Amino acid sequence: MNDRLYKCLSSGNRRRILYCIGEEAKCVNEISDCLDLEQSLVSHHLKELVNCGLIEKERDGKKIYYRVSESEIIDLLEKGKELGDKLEERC
Amino acid sequence: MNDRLYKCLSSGNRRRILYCIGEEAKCVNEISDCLDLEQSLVSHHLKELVNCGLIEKERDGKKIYYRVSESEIIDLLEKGKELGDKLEERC
DNA sequence: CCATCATATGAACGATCGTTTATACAAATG
DNA sequence: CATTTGTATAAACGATCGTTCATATGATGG
Repeated sequence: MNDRLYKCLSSGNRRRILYCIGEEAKCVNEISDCLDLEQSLVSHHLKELVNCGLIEKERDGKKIYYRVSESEIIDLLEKGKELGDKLEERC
Repeated sequence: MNDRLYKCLSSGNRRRILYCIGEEAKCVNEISDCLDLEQSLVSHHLKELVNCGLIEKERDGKKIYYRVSESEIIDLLEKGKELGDKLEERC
């Protein structure tokens, strides 16, 4: 029941990556600089995000650019953020 | 960054529980019958869902009834389902 | 072709997760 | 009060996860 999607979104760093490339495509080094994560870690997460269909890759010379594949993905993250914030107010 | 919410939603059985009590409050045994899960397993998951604020409990005699705490929760699950289905069509 | 830049991959690790089993607790009923 | 019904908890386990480190691959420019 949509297990792959939820599993993929359950990692905070993967969600950060999605936000990071949500507005414009970025290459691996840009992402790892932007988020201060090791290149190999970013690559691992990108691979999983591609496998889920959440992002797409496109090569341009030496660099490979990644972009979010559907706008609904960021929408869902926003919904999740709203709900998460609302639920945490209750404490 | 909303880690608790996403972690909580990353379990398929927890999502099944949310759907199960999404329309009407149910007690533990009803949930475990409904989903064919062991009572202790359901209790464990209910505890985590409560800790996240996703559900609320109310005792009535021997039984304890659980309900989803915000309607946005089911909305989010629906959004997730739509997106998950859309992403899986791509294979 | 060789060096370099950009990215991917594989192995390994501790940490966390979901589940099961057994047992404890709480409320009600006789 | 003893029993039963309903639920919670604790310990234990294998499985999966996120991360790191080392190394490999791919493309480009000299």
